[in-house]
Amino acid sequence: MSRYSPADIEPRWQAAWDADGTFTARRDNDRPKYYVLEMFPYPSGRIHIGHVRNYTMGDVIARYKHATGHNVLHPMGWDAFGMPAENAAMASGGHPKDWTYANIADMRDQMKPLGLSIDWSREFATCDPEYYGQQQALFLDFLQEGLVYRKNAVVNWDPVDMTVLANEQVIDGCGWRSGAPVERRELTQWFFRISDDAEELLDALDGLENWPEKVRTMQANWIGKSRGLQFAFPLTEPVHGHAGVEVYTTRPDTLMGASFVGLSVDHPLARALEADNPKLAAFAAECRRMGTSEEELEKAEKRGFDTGLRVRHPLDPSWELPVWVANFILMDYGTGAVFACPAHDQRDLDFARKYDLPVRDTFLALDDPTPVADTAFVPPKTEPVRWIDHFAGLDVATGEEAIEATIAKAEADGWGEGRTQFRLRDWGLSRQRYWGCPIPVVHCDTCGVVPEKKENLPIRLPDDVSFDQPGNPLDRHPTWRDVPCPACGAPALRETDTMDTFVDSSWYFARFTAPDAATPTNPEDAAYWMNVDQYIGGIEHAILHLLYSRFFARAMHRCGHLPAEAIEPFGALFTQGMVTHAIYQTRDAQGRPVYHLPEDVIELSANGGRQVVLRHDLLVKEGASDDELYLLAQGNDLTVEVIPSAKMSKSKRNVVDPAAIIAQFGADTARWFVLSDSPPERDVEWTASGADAANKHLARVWRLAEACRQAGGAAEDPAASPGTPDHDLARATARVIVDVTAGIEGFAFNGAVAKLYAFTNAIAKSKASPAAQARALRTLAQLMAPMTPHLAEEIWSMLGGAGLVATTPWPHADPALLVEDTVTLPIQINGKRRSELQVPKDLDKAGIESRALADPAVQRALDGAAPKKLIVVPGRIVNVVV
RNA sequence: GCGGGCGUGAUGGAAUGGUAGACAUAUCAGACUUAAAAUCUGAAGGGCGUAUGCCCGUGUGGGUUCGACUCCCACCGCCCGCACCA
Repeated sequence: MSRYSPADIEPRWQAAWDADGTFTARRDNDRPKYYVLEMFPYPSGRIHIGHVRNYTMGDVIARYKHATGHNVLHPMGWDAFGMPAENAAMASGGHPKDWTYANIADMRDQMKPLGLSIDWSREFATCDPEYYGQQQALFLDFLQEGLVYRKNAVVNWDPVDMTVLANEQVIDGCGWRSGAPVERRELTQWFFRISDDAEELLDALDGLENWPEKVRTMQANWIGKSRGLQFAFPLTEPVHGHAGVEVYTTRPDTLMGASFVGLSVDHPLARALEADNPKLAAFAAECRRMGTSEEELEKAEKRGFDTGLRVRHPLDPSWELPVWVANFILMDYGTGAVFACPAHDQRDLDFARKYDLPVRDTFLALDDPTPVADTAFVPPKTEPVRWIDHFAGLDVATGEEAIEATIAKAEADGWGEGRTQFRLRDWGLSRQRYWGCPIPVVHCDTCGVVPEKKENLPIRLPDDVSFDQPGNPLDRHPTWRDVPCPACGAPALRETDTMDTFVDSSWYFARFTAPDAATPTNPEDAAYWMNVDQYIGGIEHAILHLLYSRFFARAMHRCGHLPAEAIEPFGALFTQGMVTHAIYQTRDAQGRPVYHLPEDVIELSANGGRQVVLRHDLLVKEGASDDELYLLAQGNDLTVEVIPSAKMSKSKRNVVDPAAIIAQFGADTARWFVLSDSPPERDVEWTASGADAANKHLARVWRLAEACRQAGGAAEDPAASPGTPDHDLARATARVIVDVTAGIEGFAFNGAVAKLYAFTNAIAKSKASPAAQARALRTLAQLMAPMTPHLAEEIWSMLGGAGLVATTPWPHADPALLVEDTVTLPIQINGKRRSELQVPKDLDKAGIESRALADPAVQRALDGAAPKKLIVVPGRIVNVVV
């Protein structure tokens, strides 16, 4: 073999790891355990270059931890339930099960050539009955613990397809297939009591020190703890049994600015009024035509309806306020009713201006007593403001102080009560769909809702279902529903709702610790392997998946399925960015964009830069220069517009297929590329030239190793004396060990890659002996092994390394080789760098000062005068102010 | 709309409040070659200058500091999430 040949190298080393069982995880109390997990994929059928990046990052950590003496668990599975499988079945007639398992097989085949250090013996899919049966057991335990209950909730209802729609299936208020306007409909649904844990889930965020701050902030905001006042506005006349309207507000201090009382469309009073007010009923019906998503509600035009009812202000019985029904008030939050203070809430102000309702200031800025006009005055609650006619006697005070004073006064006077409120709602898990985990309960006419017996689990999905009509096939199945009641044995009906797929992904990490256990977890395995030491996934999961998993871990602990230490299941979290790619676009005769696949375009070096043109027979010309080809392309309308850095999407045709990359360059190139350039938390742009360059570099490393081997580099090398090329190379080696180790530990893989480039350049330029070079190259192999494991094994074995790099301990830097005795200090004059100074590392401040002042550039700037100020930061910088 | 994040050469990016642009891509020049590819060597933020050097420069506008890509305020643009997409 005379050149770098990944097609030969990669399968060979993968076979060697398999034969050695290198990545099979077993409990071992002699080594510290390390559990690294990447968020498992949905089996869409093709792996995506984004998956490659995600799993490569996890693999770097897993292999590095392996080398540092840890007993590593690095499993893989499939988040296999969900809508796309049903959509595929509806579109092309197959079965969700066949579609899903075929996709899993395809994706596994695409993933294995990446050479990931995964323990494939633990693999499972959430649609395996062995997995979802254990999930049903968990559900029954949660039910017994009172962690699950039923209540009514609204869903998007497609009146034509007679089916429930997901939010993403509602487009501009209409069903995606039928196009019919969506209605809101109430159904009895199952809920997890996650809101009972709101306080705990919030407080425990403080302990998650190795989570990104932004994720903790997002979760805290999502849980949304607030302190406020609950009180009633008495109705001037009782109506439909309501004597008043209970409201909850976080700004009771602005009560004197109240303009009107607003009710949610779904508020009991609003509903009661609807019955004998056709206009209100029409308004409500219109509001209910919107989808259920909060985003849609918030973006919609704020609209209201005056009910004609009046309430009395609690502080002034002679002051009457109108009661409106408004489309922006959520029934799920607080009491479903609010009072509006337009002066200090922009949404209320817009509403008040629209419907000509009063606007009353309750406080003004200290430095600007202008009353509110078209912009609400909403200062931070910590900023002091001047109060107008405050009922608790405040003059200048902050919002916080005023809120507490108001709550205290309301409680003392007995018309209101301070209350802590959370935005977090209970987690609705019912889905009216087939391809999900069946909820294991039975509905009996005499016994009511009865849990299934555990010995009947798993409750399997029936295979004989059809998708030729919309709706839930479980509902339509001729026999599946019919079961005897587990309590009384009488004929009863099985629940046909299945579980939200978030349930599947809320405990898979625990199942990986004992994937074959006959109970959801095995206590010894869970105690040994949990928690996940490093979890890696996309920022898009910052809130829901991670919050639900945190809740599940607590719930599983309560039912005895996880140890107390595992209630925070993810010790460290890293959120990686996407892989993006340029979009290649031309325009058709009508000027509409036409997109082209990366393989259908050619890059030319023409016009002094990089030009992209369509691949075309006209451009196949022997011996033509790029400039000539580009002119030809311009003449034939073959030039392509390049839109840089867009999220990969099928419709824009900018998807890069990892299989093609591996076939062309090998897995190590793909891995090296996705780790280089961009910091892992940021998006990375996939470019053909970047992939090519990564491949060139790996080929160069291979050639260096081959040249070294031929020069007899595997020989023993004696210790080098200072000043020799051998010693310089040894120092560079020590330095790069420290830098790459820090890069991996700190998730700065791009930085580690840059240091490895520089180290490779240093070896290439070094005049060191073959034996010394071989030593440096073996260290290079060790440092590259987490990233490009196949090439690393190859070099290691070429240059006399013993055994597998994958099982060789991580290199240590010799501290003696890291010592620097001089340091270069930049000299700034008035904050701008003007010169520099070489000084002994341990020179004191005074010594540095005198040398800095003697510097010619400083002398010139001072021009005989004394410096105004002299700042010396030893080891860092000198700044002379003149 | 609300919550969170990001913004640095032609490009991806580097930089504990301390030399802005490491490392790489693209580009240009040179070596090798009959030629090309590959490989190797070198140049390179923009402007002025033969040059020592000087001015400008991290989305925009302000501020704090001896010193700001970094901290604070406002704005602009893009990305993620918004509870039934996964």
